[in-house]
Amino acid sequence: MTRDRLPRVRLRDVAERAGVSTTTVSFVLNERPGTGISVDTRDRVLRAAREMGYRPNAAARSLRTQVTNTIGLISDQIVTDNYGGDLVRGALVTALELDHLLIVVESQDDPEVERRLVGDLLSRQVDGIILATITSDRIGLPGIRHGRTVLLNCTSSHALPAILADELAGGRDAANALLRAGHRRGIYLVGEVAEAVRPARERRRGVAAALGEAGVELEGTIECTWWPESAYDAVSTHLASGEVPRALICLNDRVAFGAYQALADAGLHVPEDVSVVSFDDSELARWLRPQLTSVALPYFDMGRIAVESVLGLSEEWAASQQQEQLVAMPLRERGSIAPPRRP
Amino acid sequence: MTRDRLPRVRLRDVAERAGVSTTTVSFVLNERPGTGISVDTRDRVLRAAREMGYRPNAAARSLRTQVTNTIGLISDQIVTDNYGGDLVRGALVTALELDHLLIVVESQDDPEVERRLVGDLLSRQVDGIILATITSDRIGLPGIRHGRTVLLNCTSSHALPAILADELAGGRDAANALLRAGHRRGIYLVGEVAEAVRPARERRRGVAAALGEAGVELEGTIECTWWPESAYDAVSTHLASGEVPRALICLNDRVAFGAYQALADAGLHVPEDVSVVSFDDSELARWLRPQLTSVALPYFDMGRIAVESVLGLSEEWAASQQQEQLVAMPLRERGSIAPPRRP
DNA sequence: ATGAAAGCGCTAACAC
DNA sequence: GTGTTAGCGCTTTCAT
Repeated sequence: MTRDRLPRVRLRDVAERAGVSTTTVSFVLNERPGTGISVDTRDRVLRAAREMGYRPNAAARSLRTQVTNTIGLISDQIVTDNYGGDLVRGALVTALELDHLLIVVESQDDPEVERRLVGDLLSRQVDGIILATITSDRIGLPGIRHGRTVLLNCTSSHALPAILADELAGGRDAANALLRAGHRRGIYLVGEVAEAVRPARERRRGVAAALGEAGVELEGTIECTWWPESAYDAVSTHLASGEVPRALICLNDRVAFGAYQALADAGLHVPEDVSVVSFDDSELARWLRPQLTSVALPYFDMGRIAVESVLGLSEEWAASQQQEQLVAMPLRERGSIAPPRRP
Repeated sequence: MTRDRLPRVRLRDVAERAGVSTTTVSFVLNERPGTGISVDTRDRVLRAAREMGYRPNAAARSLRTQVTNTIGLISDQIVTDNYGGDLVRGALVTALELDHLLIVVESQDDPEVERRLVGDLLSRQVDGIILATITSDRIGLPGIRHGRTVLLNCTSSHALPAILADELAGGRDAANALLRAGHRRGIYLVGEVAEAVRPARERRRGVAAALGEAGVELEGTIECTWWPESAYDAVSTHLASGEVPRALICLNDRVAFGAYQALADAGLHVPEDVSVVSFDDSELARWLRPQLTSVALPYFDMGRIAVESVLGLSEEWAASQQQEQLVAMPLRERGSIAPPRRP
């Protein structure tokens, strides 16, 4: 830390140095079309600005133009989460491309904090607000009153556009990957079964749909939470019962991790003995041995789309008004699926 | 998306409604001391403001006061990284507590982008800038010219305060954990050995120091990158040579993950056959079986301290001027260390 | 105990 | 082609 702010160079200073009016400087610097500024004047202004290290004062400009080139991203706890960071990163990168800055805030799931943060953002006249959650479900809205608001990874009763992963199609893809390899029997689902959790619900529905269409039935469900330890326990218990599955559809990579551990402890090999497919495509998927085939959560894209939407630039904009926009979950095929063993 | 910004309620509107001047409203709303506003007037103003849903315009206020209550966090790619998110989260939370908002930007390691971003932040008159990197090393600075700048997780040739993890002490703690368990022989270091990477360098130095003081020598170093696959290959190769280590000091959790896999493949058990200690304390540490003892990267705290520092509120502020501030790395003891087998 | 008025730095009618 | 000027919404000095 040194001293504080240096004396700022103002537009007027540049004007004086260049020997022109502030209007001229403003026109030149903003590259305003239709103003017949002479090349000579233009150059003088540009040079003066450069030499003096001029930097427009955003507050003054915003006050005048009512535009801040800033968008607010408020989340419950997204930055915390592992791949949740990608949501932010997609938004960050896109905002930058579109010449906007992102104010990121986290409510930590506290409605009181959320109210205050939204207020702060509104005070700052952000050009738009992105409301994101990691839980991917949401009812109440914190009394948002900003014309340009989009929901990211969540929905609400209010008629606001929402960007969501196409978990249903993702579920189908996961099941189809198994079917393509020839699996028909001994397929188990592993993970959280709560109906209230959108990703779990939709993924399961997608799996069931794809399997159903192929005339195949799930052999059963191995219930556990979203975490490795829980999955390890559940799968271990299941294996102890003597039933050996042919394929596991894990509701996320962490669950798959736990499943791998349980399988290994039981002397079972992936994918020779048991095929595994999963969701999220987190870093874990590439770290496991064999590497895990996983249906990727398109968080980066979703962040990108949210920014495009909130700035009203999305191509599908008109169509997506007050609608859910589903983003595809690409299947990343790796080494955890093989044809089933001959019985 | 609905319509755009609603018509804003201005200070003047509140004043009219309350039948007072704008001065009075300003005084009341800012709770300015020493102005003898009558209780009655005060109440009228407060009520008017509430009823009208008044929200101060931050741009106007900043223009006047030269204070934005905003701090800029610019990183190379920190949000991307797994636990890097904690750095941001610590900053976010702390900024909030201190009534500031955080503008987060990422340069993606592009100096050109970085220059522009710093410019944007300066334009916005941020009250301070935090410059963070994930690589934890840095030479050049992007021509920052803001009085209040701190470096987060990196250093530079410029005389700026820097917040860093105390990797040296962390290294000692890792080694000591092994020594405490009774290990003296067969201790290997696993990981990146490049001298240029601060965390690797300091961790190794710390390990060497602690070991040296106990009269113990490292049995050898198993070189690999920071990733599981590389670690798996390196450790597997080493094991194939016939030498069985008693303890592994892995330079981070991902390396430990790879080591676990290699050990398991060789039929070796952690911690009975081989003890393992690691660095970072990422989520992985709790997911592995047995859970991994790891020296935690105090990213959350570092983010917090950076904000406190940049706002000049840190207690150690005066002392830390232009200095490196080292943040302790707590050892998280779990189940991967046991006394060495009898020979 | 309260109000009038100046001005923060910028943009954009409108005038010349 | 370029300059004058009036605000944007707020804080704050100085009057009353």
